[in-house]
Amino acid sequence: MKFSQFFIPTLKEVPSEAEIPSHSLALRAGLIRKVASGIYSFLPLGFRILKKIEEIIRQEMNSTGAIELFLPVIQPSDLWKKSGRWKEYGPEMFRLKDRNKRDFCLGPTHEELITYLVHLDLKSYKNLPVNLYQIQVKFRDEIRPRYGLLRAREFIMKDAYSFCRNNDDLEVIYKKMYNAYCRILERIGLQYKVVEADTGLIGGKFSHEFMVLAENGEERLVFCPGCGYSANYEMSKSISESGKENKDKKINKWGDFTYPEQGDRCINCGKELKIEKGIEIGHIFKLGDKYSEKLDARFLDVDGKLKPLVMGCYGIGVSRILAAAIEQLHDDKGIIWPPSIAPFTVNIIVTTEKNKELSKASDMIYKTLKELNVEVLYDDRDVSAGIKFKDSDLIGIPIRFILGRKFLDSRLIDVEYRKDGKKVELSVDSIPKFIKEFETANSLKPTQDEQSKK
RNA sequence: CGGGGUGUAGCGCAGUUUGGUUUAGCGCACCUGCUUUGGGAGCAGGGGGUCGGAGGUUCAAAUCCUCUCACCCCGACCA
Repeated sequence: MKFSQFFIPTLKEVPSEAEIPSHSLALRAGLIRKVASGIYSFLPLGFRILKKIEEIIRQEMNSTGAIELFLPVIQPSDLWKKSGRWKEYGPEMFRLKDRNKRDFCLGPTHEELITYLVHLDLKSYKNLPVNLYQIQVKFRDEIRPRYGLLRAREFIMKDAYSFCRNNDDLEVIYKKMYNAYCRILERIGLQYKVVEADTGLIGGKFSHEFMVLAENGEERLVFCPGCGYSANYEMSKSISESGKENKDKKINKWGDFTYPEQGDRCINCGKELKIEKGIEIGHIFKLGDKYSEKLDARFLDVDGKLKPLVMGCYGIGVSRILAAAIEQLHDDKGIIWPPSIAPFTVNIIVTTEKNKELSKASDMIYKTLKELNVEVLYDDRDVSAGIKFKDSDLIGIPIRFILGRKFLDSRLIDVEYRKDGKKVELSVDSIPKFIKEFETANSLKPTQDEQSKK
């Protein structure tokens, strides 16, 4: 892609509305633009990143045997009334009426809809288990949208819903999804922790949250370096300095433990607990029969009895991962995309457009890279080199090929890594070898598809 | 919803206290020309705002008053 033919409106100054790096950099790098509070457009560069994240998620979902489908955003109120959440959700739900004054909502989540769908056609244990997922836009009228994409009112989410005969089967799928979520975050290249968490409005017995560690995260999490215990701050258990379990401080709603403080010890092994901040990007639940009972989703089991489907649900925030990645991977110059989700792999910078020999050579190198299936952003703009360097830092493409005086003198390309600023010299002939090595070093291959194993 | 804050050109801001020489200004960005091009270039010329909106006070309002809208931050809340 030629920069001059793409649309990357970068900003030199920090927009006044942005408080944290992920928000400010997403705006400055030309990934997003705000339309209203908590509502954003994705510009071409941001959209490319979203697609990268989606693809990794899709591959890992498919590899667990989950099947992709697509549900509507607009959902009739009847289903929500049956589940009781038409009331429960309150003003956080965007509601609307059709021309016949019938109530609808813009889906904040899809448990009701998928359960309805499944109840129509899944009648026998022979069809179970099944795990269905979609990558969809969600609408939640947050009390206070903030931090750009981190808490938006319209956002993109992958949500999966599993249906099983019993808890044993649910346990199997739950574990698969747990592992797939870990794999997704590892492939993207983010530091994260999995914690036990409250189930909130979704319901169910217990759940795990996937937290990307970041200073500006809204969530606090507690973990033990000793035994590996980890939990959302709200759910965490600890022993205070006195050696007794905290009883007299602020008690949370279960009443059997309290919020830990710095210096408190792990309830399991006694080591000192650590408290960190994170961004919740995924949450998986064992729902049991909460929705299948209410929405009458039953199947005939092998014993001839009608039983409610045992459900699980699994959500991961696609647009939130984009923001969380920036939050975790940036410096004072801009974003540092991990190669897995970078919008482009190589950024060619030609220091001047006026030198014919140089632009001829860079055209040729651009072509070479494209033939090697490398995603290239070729900065062919007729602007000063400084602008190209600054934009390149800001946008955060992993590798930079610099073509300037040195190339004219010695036919060597200066290759610079965005991550650490390290430079190497490269001859045109060795480009294929260089690319191959880079790709090998940076690729975490998709987990093999369960379907193709059979 | 409670508390705090901000709305002046695409972005960042000054001007508002004390109404009037400001035909509303500056930097960046944008357009034209020439010179430049290895870290946000230089010179010259140029385009763009009616000051969030409505109403009011006044000879006169970006500036004072009333109402209203939007956005941001803290809190409660939240996957």
